[in-house]
Amino acid sequence: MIRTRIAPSPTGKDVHVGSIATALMNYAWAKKNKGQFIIRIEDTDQSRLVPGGEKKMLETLERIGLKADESPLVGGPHAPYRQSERLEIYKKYAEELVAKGKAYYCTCTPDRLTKMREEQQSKKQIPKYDRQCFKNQVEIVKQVKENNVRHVVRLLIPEGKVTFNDLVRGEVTIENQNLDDQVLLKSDGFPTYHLGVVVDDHLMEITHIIRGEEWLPSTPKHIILYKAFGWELPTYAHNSLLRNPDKSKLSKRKNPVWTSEYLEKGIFPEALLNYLALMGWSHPDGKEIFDLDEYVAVFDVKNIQKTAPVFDPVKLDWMNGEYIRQMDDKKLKIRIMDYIGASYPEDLVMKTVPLIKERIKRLSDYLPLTEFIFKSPTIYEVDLKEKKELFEKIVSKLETVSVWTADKIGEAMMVVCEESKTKRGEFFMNVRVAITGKKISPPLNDSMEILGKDESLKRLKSI
RNA sequence: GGCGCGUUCGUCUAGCGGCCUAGGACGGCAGGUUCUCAUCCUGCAAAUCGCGGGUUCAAAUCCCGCACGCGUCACCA
Repeated sequence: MIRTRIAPSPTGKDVHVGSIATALMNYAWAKKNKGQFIIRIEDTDQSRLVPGGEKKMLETLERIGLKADESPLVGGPHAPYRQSERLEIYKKYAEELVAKGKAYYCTCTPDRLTKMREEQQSKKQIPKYDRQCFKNQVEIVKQVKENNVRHVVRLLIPEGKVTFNDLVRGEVTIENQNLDDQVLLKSDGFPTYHLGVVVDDHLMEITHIIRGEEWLPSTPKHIILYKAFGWELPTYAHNSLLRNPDKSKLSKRKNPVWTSEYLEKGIFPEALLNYLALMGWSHPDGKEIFDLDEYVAVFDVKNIQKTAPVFDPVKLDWMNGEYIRQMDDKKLKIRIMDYIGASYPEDLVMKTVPLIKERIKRLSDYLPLTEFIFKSPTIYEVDLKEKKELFEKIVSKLETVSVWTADKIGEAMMVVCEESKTKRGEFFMNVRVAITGKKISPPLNDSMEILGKDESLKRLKSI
């Protein structure tokens, strides 16, 4: 049975798009193998907790369509799925390691650690815990047991090296001497990431850990932990991080990074997923547009790219446009209504759909293009004052149009156009601006049909 | 700085020793369709496959070195 997971930390206000990309792979790998996909909240850093962050993250994951089989929301056989609610578990396992001699108590103060590292740095040495407490362990244990001295639990890194086979990177080897005696249990009783992740992944029977490459250097610590406990190792796959155009790690300075920012701009969840799927992976048939089910069917961890991709919002927009054009008009109307809100008349919105479908890339493009449908223009991009005479002719001709449809309107206007000996482009541009206020608009005749005869004539007369 | 990972058109990528005069997509440019914009269609430009050595009859593909980029070295994840 394949089980995968994502383990977001509520230290940001929402899910990072990079996390969605990783979540997508985890989801696909689990589903492809008829396994389970789990969401676990790693809220062990009390100082960096963002209020409301967890709730928002879970909501976004829900909106984006990556449904978890087990999570803090839906529960599951390994509940709780929130690390802050599993504190006794970590404590128990940390104590187990101490008892086994695989970890030790440390009572060093932050001050001493800082000083120690500064000295090491100045001597051009690798900053690493000097094991002072390990050397005095008998005394330290006594202090801890008898006087309940504030302490942490540190992992005792053994000598040797760790080699593991990463599904994306291949064989990776790291010498243990490059590893620090990592703190496992903090003095506030919370576990660090390293302890929490290993204990929970084991307890929750996670088989495949697909995560960002920033974790690659600490994977040996995790493997050492698994071995210290005597647990079976999971399979690792480290995917590359999304980048800014300058190749630095995708950051909010240079790009929107919160997933909901894209959704709020009117990017469809399925388009975002589709785009993200193409970051570091490609469809075996070279297809660009495909849905989640198809992705799940053809995805394979082994085909994940090692190279870090640059996130390109322009291509995302293009892709979203493709989704809009492929969508059924009724469904698109519902999406638009959800986006712009119920204050707009639904039937009117429905009429505009065929007109704007090929013209918008995101839902946020909708209103700027169609607002003239809902209210008269107040600003005109072209000065029409000199054209009063022309408009009078147009109005009197249009008044004779009894069946107010786009083609009849077009025919009538064409007659006036030819009579007035105005160039077509110029003629229609004048009308366009009079009706919509803008030089760029949806098809004119259809727009006038939607507006209705009275409203259209009113606008032409007002020039 | 130590350790680790990476390097094919501007960007996402295909490529797994001969099928590569390196293919596709986005973007760009030019043209067609059109009352605007967009859609759609046609075409063009765009990578000495990071650099330098090897191995081989043959290398983007294998090996070695270098450069550059990124990640990581916390009682943060």
